[in-house]
Amino acid sequence: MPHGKTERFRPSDTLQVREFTVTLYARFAAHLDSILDGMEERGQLPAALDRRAIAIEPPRDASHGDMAINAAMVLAKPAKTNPRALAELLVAELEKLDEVESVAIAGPGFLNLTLTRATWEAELNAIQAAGEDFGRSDLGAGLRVNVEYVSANPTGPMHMGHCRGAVVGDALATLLAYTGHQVTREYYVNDAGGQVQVLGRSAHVRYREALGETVEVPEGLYPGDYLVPVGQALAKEFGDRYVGAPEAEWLALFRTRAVAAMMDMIRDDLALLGIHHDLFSSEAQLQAAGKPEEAEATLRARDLIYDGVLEKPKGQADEEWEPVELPLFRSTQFGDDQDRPIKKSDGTWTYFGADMAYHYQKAATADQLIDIWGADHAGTVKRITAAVAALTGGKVPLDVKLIQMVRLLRDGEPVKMSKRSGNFVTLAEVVQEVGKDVVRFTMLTRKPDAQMDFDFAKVVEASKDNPVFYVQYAHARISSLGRRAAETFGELPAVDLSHLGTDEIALVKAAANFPRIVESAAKNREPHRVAFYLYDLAAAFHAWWNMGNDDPAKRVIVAEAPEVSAARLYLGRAVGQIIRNGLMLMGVAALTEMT
RNA sequence: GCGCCCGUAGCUCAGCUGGAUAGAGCACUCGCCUUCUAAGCGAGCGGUCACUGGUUCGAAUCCAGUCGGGCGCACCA
Repeated sequence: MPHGKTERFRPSDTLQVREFTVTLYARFAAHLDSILDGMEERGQLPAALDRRAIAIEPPRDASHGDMAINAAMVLAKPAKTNPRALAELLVAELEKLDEVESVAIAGPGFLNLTLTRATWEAELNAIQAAGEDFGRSDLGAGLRVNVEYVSANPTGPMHMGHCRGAVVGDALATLLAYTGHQVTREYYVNDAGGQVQVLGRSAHVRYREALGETVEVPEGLYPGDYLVPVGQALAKEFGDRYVGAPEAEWLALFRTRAVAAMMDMIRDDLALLGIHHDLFSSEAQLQAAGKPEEAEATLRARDLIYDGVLEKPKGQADEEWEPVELPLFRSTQFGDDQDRPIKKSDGTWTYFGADMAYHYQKAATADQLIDIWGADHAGTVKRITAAVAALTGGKVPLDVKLIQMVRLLRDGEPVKMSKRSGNFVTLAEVVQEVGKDVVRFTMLTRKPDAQMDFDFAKVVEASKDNPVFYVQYAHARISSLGRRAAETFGELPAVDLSHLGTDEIALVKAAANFPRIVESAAKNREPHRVAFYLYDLAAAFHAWWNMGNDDPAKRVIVAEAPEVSAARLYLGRAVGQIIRNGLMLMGVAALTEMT
């Protein structure tokens, strides 16, 4: 396998065999395991203790050293000893490790390790050697993960309500690919329900308009002028053939054409955000292929679907309520409020009935399913997770990630949106106004289950208040260092890391934490953690940089000291590499200069 | 009424699935700009982690309940 030239990172590219840098923390986990094994053999510990609660992590307070281990506290009770005694035994073993400078017992029984300087210098070299693969891992072990996100109804352009889920889903997919999962990015096209019928009728109105009629879009149809070109295309293709024709003659055709046009538009909108799905699955095709019937048969065989009558909804005055017998899924067995119909009384599938089959289909080629949904669909999570569990025998877990609402603000005032009037803020408008990178980064600066404000003024502000700018600025500064070093020195001397001081080593430690962040973000499926980490790393870098303001000898480029400059530049570039890697996971470009 | 999410500094939010003295930005106070990009920097002030119980060596984190806010409660999608 050719080494040397780094190959370009592609989000969905995970199958190649790669060599991964074994991370510092993974090494110590292995060290600790063998130490504990040895203690078991010598009878210092009972055999087969549960080690899962043992954590090796950086201490919150740097004065506690580089690494904290809670093993003595976790194991003391099952080992029927006290944390202190166990800690003493562990200290003796840990001190034998080459990478360990010293070990202290602190607090209720923490083992605080201080690592040797050589260890941190090696970490810095590891970052440089691994480049864009520093942080990449085989955590997922090739597990096939299907991430379904966006899946906006094909009835109009993308609006800002779709944006957050799109970005979070995309970043999550990238993150999973980077951590060794085999990822499929999927979009479910809801082209079979009543809404696309309405779309077809709306297109017919625009079709008549294109043929010269003066039309008014009737109440209940889609008024947006994005259907005008669709009508024009239909007019050009079919002439006036369907003007006075009964709906049955043209509706299916117009619906199909309109959906295709809407999907083209949506794909373009998504491309503006750098989002490209691997697979678009059609609900209509799913139904035509008889998939819902298959799913129904499977569930009926397990007595999870029965024909029954739903109870009258409580607390609502509804004279229209009539008891009807429908095929119902026993979602109450899984904690849902009521059993859910999979078909309507007219015999067509409910959304849930088709969606259940759709997930069944996805599960056939995946080990895990992830859905990114808006929080307004929270009420339907139980029924679908229950159905997937039943259909797959629990073998393919479904994780539904709910994304909370985004409130758009302009000058501190909420921007009003109304889908019905067609008056909504489109994704394309926002991307055009503030830029792809700002939109993506901002959407990832809040955990998904918290609501969020998106203020047009604040997100483009060039100041420290704005994390997008702050992180980009750090990267741009690092890029400018390279240019300036070339101007100042031409050729730099070989890098000698002994020129780095404790401030610099502290920065190495911050940068070396990146793989842990990536791993935890992937495990928890929370890409926002990368954004917060990058902000912290950028802050550490800026602080280092600013030391040069007070003391010129602490600047990165010191004209009189090329050896020192070379070492500091090497460190700066490593930090830049980490920022690039993190931004790449977020789908955000790393700027080489601020404009 | 029921379900899900949220409640952490005056404000906006983190808190790495149970760890040590709960963190960052803004705001406020004090001190710093003839710059390797001050598009800021350093220091300080500021908390009953909504409340009450429980679980254990140890809780902002897990469990139960209460209060407050958001979203949802069709055979819709």
